[in-house]
Amino acid sequence: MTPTTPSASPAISTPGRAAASEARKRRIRDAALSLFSQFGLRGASLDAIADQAGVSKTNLLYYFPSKEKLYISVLQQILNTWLEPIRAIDANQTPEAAIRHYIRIKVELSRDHEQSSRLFCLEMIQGAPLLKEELQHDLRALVEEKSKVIEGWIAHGSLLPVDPHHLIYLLWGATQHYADFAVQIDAISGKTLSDPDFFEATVDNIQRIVLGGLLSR
Amino acid sequence: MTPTTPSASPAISTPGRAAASEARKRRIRDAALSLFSQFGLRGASLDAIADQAGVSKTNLLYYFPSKEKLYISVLQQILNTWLEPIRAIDANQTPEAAIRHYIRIKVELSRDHEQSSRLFCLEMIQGAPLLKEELQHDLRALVEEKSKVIEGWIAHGSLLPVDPHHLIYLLWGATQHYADFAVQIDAISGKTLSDPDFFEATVDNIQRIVLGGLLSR
DNA sequence: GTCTATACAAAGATAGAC
DNA sequence: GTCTATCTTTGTATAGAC
Repeated sequence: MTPTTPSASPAISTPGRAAASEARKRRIRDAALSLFSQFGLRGASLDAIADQAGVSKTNLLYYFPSKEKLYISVLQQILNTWLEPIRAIDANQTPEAAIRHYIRIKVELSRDHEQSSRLFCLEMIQGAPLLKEELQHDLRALVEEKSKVIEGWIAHGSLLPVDPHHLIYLLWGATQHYADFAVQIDAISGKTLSDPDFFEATVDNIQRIVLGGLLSR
Repeated sequence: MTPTTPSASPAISTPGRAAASEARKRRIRDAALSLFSQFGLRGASLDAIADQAGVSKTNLLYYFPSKEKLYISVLQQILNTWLEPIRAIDANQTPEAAIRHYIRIKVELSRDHEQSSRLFCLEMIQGAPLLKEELQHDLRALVEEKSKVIEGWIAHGSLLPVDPHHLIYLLWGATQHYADFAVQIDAISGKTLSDPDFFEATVDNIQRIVLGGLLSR
């Protein structure tokens, strides 16, 4: 069995090695995400991570020189995924379309990346020792930029007056709650986002409350 | 120095002892809440808890026979505080007054019991191994009861149609976010709920969005 | 009730053979 | 690159003196 594509040249620096190495790293990172998101940095053991990844602990430490390096590597990957939806907000959209779309995307994230959401939440709860810097620069600038867009909509009269920061926090809180508190929601409603009907009902209700409110006028 | 109230009878089973014992237990529980809420059950060490409580580790283990017993003791205390606000929802209120009040109380909880909120969140993220039972019985029944109240308001026409469960989840998510993600909010807005103006702005904006929505009709 | 000493296990990390 | 063996630290918990 040759794990790589057959090549004519005999030996110019090991063909599929790098790929295999990357694959193994990915397996380790996946296992790490799974356990860190459940038990946190301190609570998850390298033993358990190595075990779940199907490698030996020593081998894990060959690819990631320390537990903290591995943790940071996992966190970095998450942050990018996390900032994408808010980047998509654009002044040329109508506020209704933009917010409607944003809510759907975020609930999709809660459904498809539950573990990432939880690890991010864990890191925040601990005071974000490893992310604070990036929050204060990148994320802050991003939120500031999108707040301007929201204020534009308000000035134009297409959105009722609201503090853009608090609107963003409400959207974050409401949507991420379905990932981080999935157990509680399951205990009460008997449903999770993996149920298509429940997913649609979630999106629809958040959209309706945020956009239309609860009181008839 | 007599630490207890002077008593005529000389020695009927040590007067202020029980109180002193309770006080020490409370100090330990407080320290435990502080550290468990930061690092979780596994991540917090008895060394650190004892240190913060100002007692020796051996002494801590005299009052709480094991780490897990201590953890459970802390969690139990939280759950009661947590269910109170939703109990107050009452069919005789107008929906506007009830929801307005509920939002304020919950944001107050996020401000005054940040650590409890975080420990609760941690427990949920981990799958609530120690709380699942209670969620499925007590909390579920409570939410069901209050959902009926909300449905009554909708049938009466004083509230626009919404799924009561999703409304409750949105309120939980939006309000607790200010406790659990306080670091992130501070990084972006430069404010926390301990700032009275920011607190009021938070309450006001959530109330406005949830009750009135964002679109003019 | 509180302390010192200690047993005992888990966990992160390294050395060195293959 | 991967493994076995091992070092070292940390952490939970108990024994027994005072």
